[in-house]
Amino acid sequence: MESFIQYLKSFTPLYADQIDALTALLTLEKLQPNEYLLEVGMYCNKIAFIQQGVFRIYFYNNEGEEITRYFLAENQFVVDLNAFNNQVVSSEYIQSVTDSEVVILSRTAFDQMSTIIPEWDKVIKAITEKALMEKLFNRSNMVGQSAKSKYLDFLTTHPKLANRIPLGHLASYLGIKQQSLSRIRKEIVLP
Amino acid sequence: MESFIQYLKSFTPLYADQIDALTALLTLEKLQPNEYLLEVGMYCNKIAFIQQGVFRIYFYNNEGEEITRYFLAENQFVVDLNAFNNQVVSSEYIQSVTDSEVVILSRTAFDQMSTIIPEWDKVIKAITEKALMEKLFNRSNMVGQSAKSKYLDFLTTHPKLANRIPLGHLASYLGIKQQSLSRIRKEIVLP
DNA sequence: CAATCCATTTCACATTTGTTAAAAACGACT
DNA sequence: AGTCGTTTTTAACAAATGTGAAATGGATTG
Repeated sequence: MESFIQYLKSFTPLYADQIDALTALLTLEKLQPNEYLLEVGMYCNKIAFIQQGVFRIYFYNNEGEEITRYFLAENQFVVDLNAFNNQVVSSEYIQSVTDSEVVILSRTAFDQMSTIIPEWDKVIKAITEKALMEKLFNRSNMVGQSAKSKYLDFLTTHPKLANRIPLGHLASYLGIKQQSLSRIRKEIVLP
Repeated sequence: MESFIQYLKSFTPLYADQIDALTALLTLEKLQPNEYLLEVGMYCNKIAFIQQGVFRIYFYNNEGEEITRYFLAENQFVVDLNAFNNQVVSSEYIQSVTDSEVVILSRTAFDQMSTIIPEWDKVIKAITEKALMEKLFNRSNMVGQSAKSKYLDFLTTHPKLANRIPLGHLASYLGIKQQSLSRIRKEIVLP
């Protein structure tokens, strides 16, 4: 719970009794590699905050290929926002890539957050918009880029992530074949 | 002003006095093709709602190429959200592609909206999140797609837009060269 | 009408990426 | 160490896209 509290403190001060209330309200969950936080067709009634680990969000396209939409790691929320907000079934998988530990905010807990933290609505709005805008920015910058620049961009944008995820997943996120990514890595190391 | 009012009514009912207050608060602006609503380096102190016309948001990448980030048309808000929210200078151009007409919400008008429309904060949050998620979804679906599928997707996602914008802008949005787009269009029409 | 400007198309060739298949490397487990 | 299963690399060839330059087309203007 500690790193979630720290994260919240970067947005708004928290007193001891608020922290106690949060600790009572929220739960911890540990996942092993390849376990799912959410699967296609399920309703999404919780938001998770990643204290430890890496997650990937993916789905299957028309050709049956796994497409990784993005990765999320420590100090980020993970949720199917559309499924959670509109109470429709999820259209994507949320899978733990590594051993991981998350703080779970059930829907009822989420709705109670503003009673504990008065500025909760503002905080969550800022976090949501910032996260969406960053993802949109990253994605839109990738369109039309060469495989090599997409890979290099990923390395600079997520320097600690590349060696925590299988290459196949990364290739799928970059929109290239794993063989191409392998070829590119070879080119980059040597010269 | 009429179509903006109609748009708002799809979110929340509006009485005549509210509509009068809105009409007094907001202003209309007309732009010719290639005129700018916002330029790189400017502060963004207004939000525009497109009643008529098409806009494109673009910037220059490291190689000096124009990259079109997206298009916006009737019944959509257009703004550099980061520049507006965080009061930093804009990093992109917002340009009218066609003759166009927008409703301007100055920052002060925007801040007064919740006094006229009690649910304004909720409405604007829903609109913002939905718009960001749609753009993110579109963009992330484009990564790794072939030029042809990106073009066909665009035609189905924005059926009325393709013939309102120059091909060069569309190619830049799709992340391909104009010559490639031309080649693809030729392939598609014939068989 | 000719002249001009700009958007679009076309073409030949270069480069990048996908495809298919196989080999190599790695890890977990016995 | 040996085996199984998975991930990663390699290679040869095919297909898609970029590049650079030129031709075409349409609209506008003198």
